[in-house]
Amino acid sequence: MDGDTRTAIRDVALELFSTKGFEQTSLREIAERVGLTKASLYYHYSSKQDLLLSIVDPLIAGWRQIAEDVEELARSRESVRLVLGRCLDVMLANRAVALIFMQDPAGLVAAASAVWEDLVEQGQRLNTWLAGPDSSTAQRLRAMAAFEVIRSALGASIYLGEVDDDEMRAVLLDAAMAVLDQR
Amino acid sequence: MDGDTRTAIRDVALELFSTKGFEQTSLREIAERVGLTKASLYYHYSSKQDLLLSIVDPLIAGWRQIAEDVEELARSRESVRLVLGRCLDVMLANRAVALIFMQDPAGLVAAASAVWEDLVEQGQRLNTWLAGPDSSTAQRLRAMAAFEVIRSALGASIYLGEVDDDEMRAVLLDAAMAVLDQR
DNA sequence: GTCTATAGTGGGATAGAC
DNA sequence: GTCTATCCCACTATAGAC
Repeated sequence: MDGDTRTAIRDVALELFSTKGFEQTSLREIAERVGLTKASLYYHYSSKQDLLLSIVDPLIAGWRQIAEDVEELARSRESVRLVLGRCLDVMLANRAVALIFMQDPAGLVAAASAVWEDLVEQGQRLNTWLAGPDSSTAQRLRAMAAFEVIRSALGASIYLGEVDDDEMRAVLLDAAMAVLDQR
Repeated sequence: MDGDTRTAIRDVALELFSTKGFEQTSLREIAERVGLTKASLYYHYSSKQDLLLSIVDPLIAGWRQIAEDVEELARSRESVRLVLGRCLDVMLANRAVALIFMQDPAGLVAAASAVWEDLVEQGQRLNTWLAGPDSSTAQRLRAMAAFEVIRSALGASIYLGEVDDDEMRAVLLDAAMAVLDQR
């Protein structure tokens, strides 16, 4: 009955991965904080990569869901706003996990290239949809920029201190839409 | 008369750091590509960190210059656009270097925390100026988002393939201004 | 489930010959 | 300036006792 230890490990790892980066966090340090030895971790997770994947999974899932739903969604100004809002929500709901990807992309590619490539692919599907039928370079640039605006929610807590999520949501969504509206 | 070897090392290191990440690049690999042994690198650079700093220097300098100039610049719509344009130019002129910071922030913090903290500080000075006298949370969020729009220029070459720099400059500047104009 | 002990690898860095 | 040889260390991961 020790799903407890397993989640304790997961929680500590999440915190360290998201603050120090994946490569910069050693299993020794994780074990120490949980109050175990390094070896014991391997009873619960078969490798460092396994631990990473189990942490990263919910974000990937939410992400893929959006990318899939979007394909059968008529593109209108409102639906675009809705989709961007969902992106924001998924990111905020998995804030710490998302931070891992920002802290050490290179480390993630090295440790789990499949996950990374998956993420990139979903991102491109979304970008294509966001850009819309007018797939000029300019419009694809705007779609990318709009998405960066959404993604900046992750940096806010770091660079701006405590920010109310609802206010941030409103401001960033408006900003992203303003970017896409430029034609 | 071997400033040549020194720059050859620098060039190879820059390419590897910016594509694979700083931590993921070993001195062995750099040496191999240059056609030297690991030990020989140490004749030219006293450490891996030394090598990194010499590579990263021009970007930091350009950056700091902007942050300094800005402080004695009256804030108007035109001057804001000018400053954002300079930010974009510095980033494009040091594209590969800037990519290092995106590939592996955590690794950079670990290897050269002083540089990173410096960068963050300059960024905050700039953000404050960009946000302007109305320093509401919303306006600071917009300043951050606008800056992310500019920064997205770095991802463009990766995710969108070849993009004309002039067009990108125009599109992203307009987009960033649109974000700041939201009130 | 957790431990001690250790294998095995690869990294940054140094010594000293040439 | 470049080499060979080596040191030292930290890490992931495994073996096997309890």
